[in-house]
Amino acid sequence: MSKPKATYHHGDLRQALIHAGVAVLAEEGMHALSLRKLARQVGVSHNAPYQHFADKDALLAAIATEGFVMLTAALDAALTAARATPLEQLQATRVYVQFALAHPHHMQVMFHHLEHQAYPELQAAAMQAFDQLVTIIARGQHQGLFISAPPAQLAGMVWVFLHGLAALLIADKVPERMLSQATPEELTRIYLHWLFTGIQCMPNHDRS
Amino acid sequence: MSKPKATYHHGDLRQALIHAGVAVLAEEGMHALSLRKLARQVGVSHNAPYQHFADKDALLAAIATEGFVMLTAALDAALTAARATPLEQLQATRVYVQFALAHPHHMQVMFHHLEHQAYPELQAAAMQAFDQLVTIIARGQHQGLFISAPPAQLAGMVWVFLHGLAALLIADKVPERMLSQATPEELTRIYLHWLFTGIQCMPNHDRS
DNA sequence: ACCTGAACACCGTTCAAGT
DNA sequence: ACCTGAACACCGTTCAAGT
Repeated sequence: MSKPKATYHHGDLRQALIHAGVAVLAEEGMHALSLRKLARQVGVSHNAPYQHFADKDALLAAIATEGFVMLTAALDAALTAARATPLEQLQATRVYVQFALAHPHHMQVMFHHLEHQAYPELQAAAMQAFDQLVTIIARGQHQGLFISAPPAQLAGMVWVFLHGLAALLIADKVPERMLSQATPEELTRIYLHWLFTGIQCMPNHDRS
Repeated sequence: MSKPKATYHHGDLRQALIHAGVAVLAEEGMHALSLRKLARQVGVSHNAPYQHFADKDALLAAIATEGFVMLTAALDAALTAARATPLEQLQATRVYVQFALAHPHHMQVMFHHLEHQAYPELQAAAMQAFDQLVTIIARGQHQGLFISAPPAQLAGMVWVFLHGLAALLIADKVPERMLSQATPEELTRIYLHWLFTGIQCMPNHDRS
């Protein structure tokens, strides 16, 4: 709260700015993120940040990277905590949605950059999160649980679903009747089940 | 290109600003959208816009609303053009992804507002797009094609999937191996099929 | 009712210095 | 190498006027 000066001269101004950025993001949202404000909070002049970031976009990319690291950690924790069966792990991927609801503005920054991947570290961090999905899908395939297809393509389907649900929830676009009495948590479970079984009408296969 | 003055004094400054905004968005992206620039382009003073919009956010909401109207029209066209069977219409919903790829920055604005629905018109326009999905799902259910569940909940699953794929493609987050040699178009078709049949391994049901 | 001009506080970014 | 101060062009927003 009131530790104005710290170790910024020791070479970690970069980390301090990222950290301050994450805090501002959580408290006030993306619109409140400015280089000058972060510099002020951290106690340096308004253009000291340029020593560590080419421009504002580079700082946003660093914050986004940090977000993917956090997401990867959350996924990792949930997947190792889940019982070992791939089906339970598939259900455990709902931490993705939980993470998004817990850090909506961070998610906004993480997926803000459109059609230019000028930040290899960001791309790499995102891929590390994706890798977790690929791993559990591949394991499930070996056990004959999932259909035969490129594991990354199959994992992509799961990611697409998780991200879509997270994005719509965050953007406040999920109407009452779509929830149909369910909580977002419950809806996530239902949808993950449908993702597994499909939405077509079948004779009846009802062991989860 | 060079028609500086027009009919803005006839009471359509509001529409002129929205129109200019859509154009700027398509050409330069969301970061380039400013009230002052639009006012300049349209030939009025920099605070004339405040006569029609409470603030910049209100303009963004209006532009987002316009986006949902466009999306609804695209969905409507594709769904009526598709053969009449619900399954073909389900496949036709891939215009959602096509729309997103054609108007990435507009999509960004449409889903930019987090956790506050202070714009009823925007909400309504978004719901009109969603209604189209609910309709085709409900029809499919009547024909015994889809599983039994609240239609809006089932349609939500489709929306979640379409939006997730669109968002990841737009954000340049879909890696090569996720595509697995497929084009985004092909991937959309494959995923829509999986959405229908599920990703679990089954004895074999292979009529599309 | 609708628009304008001046003004304020805030940005991102650059440049010439400082140590 | 790392930081500062002055400067520039741009914002969103408000207020007092103008017609």
